[in-house]
Amino acid sequence: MATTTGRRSGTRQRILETCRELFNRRGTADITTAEIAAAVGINEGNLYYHFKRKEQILETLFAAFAAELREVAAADLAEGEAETRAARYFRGWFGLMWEWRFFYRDAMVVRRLAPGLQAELETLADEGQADLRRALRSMAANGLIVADDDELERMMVNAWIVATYWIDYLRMRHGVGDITRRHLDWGAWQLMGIFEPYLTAEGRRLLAAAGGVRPGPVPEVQA
Amino acid sequence: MATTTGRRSGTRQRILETCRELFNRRGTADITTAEIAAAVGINEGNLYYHFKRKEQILETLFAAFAAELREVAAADLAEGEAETRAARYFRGWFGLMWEWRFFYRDAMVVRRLAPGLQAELETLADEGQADLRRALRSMAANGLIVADDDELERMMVNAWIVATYWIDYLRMRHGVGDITRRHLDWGAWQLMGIFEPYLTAEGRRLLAAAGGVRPGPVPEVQA
DNA sequence: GTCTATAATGAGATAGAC
DNA sequence: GTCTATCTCATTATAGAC
Repeated sequence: MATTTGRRSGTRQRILETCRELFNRRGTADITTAEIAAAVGINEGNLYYHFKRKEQILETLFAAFAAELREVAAADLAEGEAETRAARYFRGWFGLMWEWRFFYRDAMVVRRLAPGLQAELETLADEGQADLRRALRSMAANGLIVADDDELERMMVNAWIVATYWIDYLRMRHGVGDITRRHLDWGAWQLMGIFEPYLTAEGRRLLAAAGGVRPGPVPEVQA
Repeated sequence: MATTTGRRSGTRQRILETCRELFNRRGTADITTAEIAAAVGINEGNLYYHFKRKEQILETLFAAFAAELREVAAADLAEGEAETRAARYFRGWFGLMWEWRFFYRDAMVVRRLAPGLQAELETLADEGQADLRRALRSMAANGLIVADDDELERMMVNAWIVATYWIDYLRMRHGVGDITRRHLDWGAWQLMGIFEPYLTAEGRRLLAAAGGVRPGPVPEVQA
């Protein structure tokens, strides 16, 4: 309520939001404090009032990212019919990955700029893989998919890789700057390619009914 | 033969080799000219005698990388039995990707440090995807795999992503610093997971006979 | 070809007035 | 909270002697 809460600086939030956009658009290594200040419309000195070190900006951004990611995972577990979960889950996941893509793409740079984040980054990835593993095992237990444990694990790893690097792939190979719903659907379709051959008739039916993965092969989607 | 050929500076080669190692190990953005000179065991001034700009080092390294990559692709097409090609191809590919992993991992940084490389990077990726597409189509034509064009294309994209980011995946998720043959076999096994469900009995037999992909599920391979 | 300077830049960060 | 002014420092790059 009062200014003392420290939460409502306004400027502080604008700095964070501006940084997220700048990092995403131009790369984490490329953005200087001068540029941040200019983009926010404040002075560099003021920037350092809000964040004593540049590193702190990254750390604060990461905390927000992690919270959002866990929210998506939790929401998936909490609500909805089993058959629509996968589609919603992938969409939510991809959406976040796009909003915070600099964390994926500039991992090496982030590591250098904020070494303290390393441990948390690993924890988050662990959780993501565990979520995926759980989802696949649950599908197998419910007769939607037929595969032994080794195959499930291999699928999980392949799916995690494709999902994690999908955004970077779009940018690198197709020059995609502005992602659309279509790009995310395309990613979901790619992911499905990994699971589909193992689906039972029942699994196939349920996924089709969910309507989550119907874009079919996506043609040359440029930009 | 004489010193005039410009090819045999010795120091020049040592600079390039040292840079490749430093970039791989510590990240392209992290390495300064001072550090390069120190690692090579020469003075910074001398470094600038051999490469007028730091950017030139990257460009020279990239030319070597591209040449090696094309050599692997060409060798695959030229020689050997069809059934052993896939395994050899993936090994050669992964091996190179490891030796030049900084080009994959620090793509964003490389782009900034040597903008002139962008076009060539894209060409190389185009060629890689085309190679993979051709290989899959040939397998389909020879009755080793059963899939329609859309499925083949989806497989190609998934395989390209897994292959391209495999090295980075090992480092990120498993802290792998020194890659072993086992890590590369593991990657080949992951790739096979994408194709395997589509193989015919004949295709399965040939791949097994090639002995290329037999590590089975790889357990916790650490470091 | 290799060295010892040294310049030139540009980044992160601070002090202190308003 | 915000600004102006300034500092410190690392990094790329050059000049010129050996």
